[in-house]
Amino acid sequence: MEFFDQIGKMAIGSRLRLLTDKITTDAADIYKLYEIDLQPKWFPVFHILSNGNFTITEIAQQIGHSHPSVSKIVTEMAKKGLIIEKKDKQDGRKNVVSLSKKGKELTEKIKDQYTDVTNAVEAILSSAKHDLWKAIEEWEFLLNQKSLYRYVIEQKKQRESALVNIVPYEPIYAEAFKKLNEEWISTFFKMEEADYKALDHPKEYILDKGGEIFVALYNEEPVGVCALVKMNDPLYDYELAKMAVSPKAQGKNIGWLLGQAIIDKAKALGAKTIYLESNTDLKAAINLYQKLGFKKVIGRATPYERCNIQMELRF
Amino acid sequence: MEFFDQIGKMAIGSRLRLLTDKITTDAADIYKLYEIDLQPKWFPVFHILSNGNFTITEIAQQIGHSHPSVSKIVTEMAKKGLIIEKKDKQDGRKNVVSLSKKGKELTEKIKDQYTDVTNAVEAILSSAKHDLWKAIEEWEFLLNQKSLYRYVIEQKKQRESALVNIVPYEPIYAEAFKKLNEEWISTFFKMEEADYKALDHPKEYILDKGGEIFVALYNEEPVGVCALVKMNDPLYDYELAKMAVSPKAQGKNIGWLLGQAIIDKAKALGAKTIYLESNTDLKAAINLYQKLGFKKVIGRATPYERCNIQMELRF
DNA sequence: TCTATTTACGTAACCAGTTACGCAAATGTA
DNA sequence: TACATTTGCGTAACTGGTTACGTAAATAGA
Repeated sequence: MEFFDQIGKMAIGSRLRLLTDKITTDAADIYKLYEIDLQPKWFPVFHILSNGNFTITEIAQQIGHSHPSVSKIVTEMAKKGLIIEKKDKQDGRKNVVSLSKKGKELTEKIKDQYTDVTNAVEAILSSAKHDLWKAIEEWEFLLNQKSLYRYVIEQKKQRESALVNIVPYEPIYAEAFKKLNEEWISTFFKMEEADYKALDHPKEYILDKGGEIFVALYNEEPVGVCALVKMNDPLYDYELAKMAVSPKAQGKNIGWLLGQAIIDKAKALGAKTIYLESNTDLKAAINLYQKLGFKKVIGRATPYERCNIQMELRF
Repeated sequence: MEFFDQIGKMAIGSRLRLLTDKITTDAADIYKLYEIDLQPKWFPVFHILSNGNFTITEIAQQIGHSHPSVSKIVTEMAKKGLIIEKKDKQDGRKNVVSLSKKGKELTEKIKDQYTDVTNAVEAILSSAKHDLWKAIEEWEFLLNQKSLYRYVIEQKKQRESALVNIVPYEPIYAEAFKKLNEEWISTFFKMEEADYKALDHPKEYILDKGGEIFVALYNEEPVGVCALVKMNDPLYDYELAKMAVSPKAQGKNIGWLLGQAIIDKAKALGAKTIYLESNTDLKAAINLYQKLGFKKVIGRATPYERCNIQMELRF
């Protein structure tokens, strides 16, 4: 199909559907050719039952269909007299299905068709350079590990994080620095005395004391901030604080980029340790800190009411 | 899927359907992720229209769907205000479809999604050893050249022709020799004087004169016959005659096997030429003779009324 | 032991495609 | 020029699957 070369990989679903349809319409004719009174869609169920008796749900699970699909197929096959349904004696909910005498006879009759079709498919497979059968198998495996959706999200994140620019603080970002922090603090907790000090006077309380602030720009717009605050403490050199990312810019890896920038800066300043305070309600944040390498510690005094977890990073 | 390893290649249609479903259900979520108000199934149509204006049938042809499918999709998209339908001025039957302003805006908005999904699919493709995309392409090509149905028929023929046994004539086949020939002669034409002679007395009229008769057995049952008759003619050594195959045994390659046996025998007898007479109404027979290498000739006298074509094989 | 939860499975409605059919416009032909 | 054929396309019904939902039986928990 020339169309698919042009439209590209995004339409792989459509392309697969077309190929599937082409194959399955032929299937009906093939069954007719062998005068086998079996609908192609019955075949998976039929094949399972030729190995023993199973309940509806067991069959569904084995062939990878939903149970209503199997239920329908079973009713159809029963009407043709190919299978027998029987309630389970121990468990009255279960419908145990087995091949009837007529059904068992079909297993013999279908053998020729089975070998011919198998050989035909093998013939096509072997005349192709790329093995469709194995390729399908691999895709099933890969998509089972991680869905296409996840793959796409990863690509999205990667592309978007390339559009993010981490820049040092400048006075024009003063408002953003305050607003972004106020936003999350007041949704989860309430603003405290210490917050106002740092957010209203970042120069005096952070920068002039030998700290640093980074701003994440997305399309030139400030969407995230994070501060590195110098500490007067024998145990820790700096504190990571005032990390905030706009909810509109979530999923763009911005927290990680900011954190990484802060860590790099701390290293450049000769730091050996970074400390931070947070709250376990902020699961995404804790998660991010762990990814950045922070580990939980206990016991330090803090001016913040909302702090119920403390972490450190040593390098 | 373990199931498919066990059920084998015959269920390739089912397996493809399952994979297709898995991919297309994810597709819906992906569109949601980008907040694109487009149904995945619309995408092929949308993509075609981003390259210009086309009629329903043109779109259907390009994307490989039926026209009612496109018709439905177009109505749905028009309801969403994405496209505009307009009757063709020259040809009142045609419905020319084009993207609306809103639709054109979407082409911009969808670009990010397009690249992300394409990259995601590429990522999966490249992490697999067998290239699904190229494998699909090959199958499309191969099935376009020859349908799966044809492939299966070939396998069937091949398997069945292995069950056919070509044996020399013996008196127990006398009845079959007559009946099989009578069968086709009297359905297409009427029995002639010369027919009765040869069919009632094969020994005297064929074998004793240095000819040969072969019988095709299928499951020990005679289902085809063919004679090699010695000719008293400076131009030809032998005549291929009285070829008959039971309609019940059609499609098993029996004609070809009998013809080949006759030709081999003629060669073994030192013949350089074989002649035959037939009728152009018997298209399958003429076709077979051509496949065996016979070429049309003209001008020889014949005792048969039904003969309107004469052929020869020289080696 | 009584009640809440889970499980098995049938029915109904939906979905994305198809084929069948019919109508109207265009085209070909006597 | 009239009539038959072909073409474009919309509608309806079908197909092989799905999800949603309800009911009854089995199991778990207080």
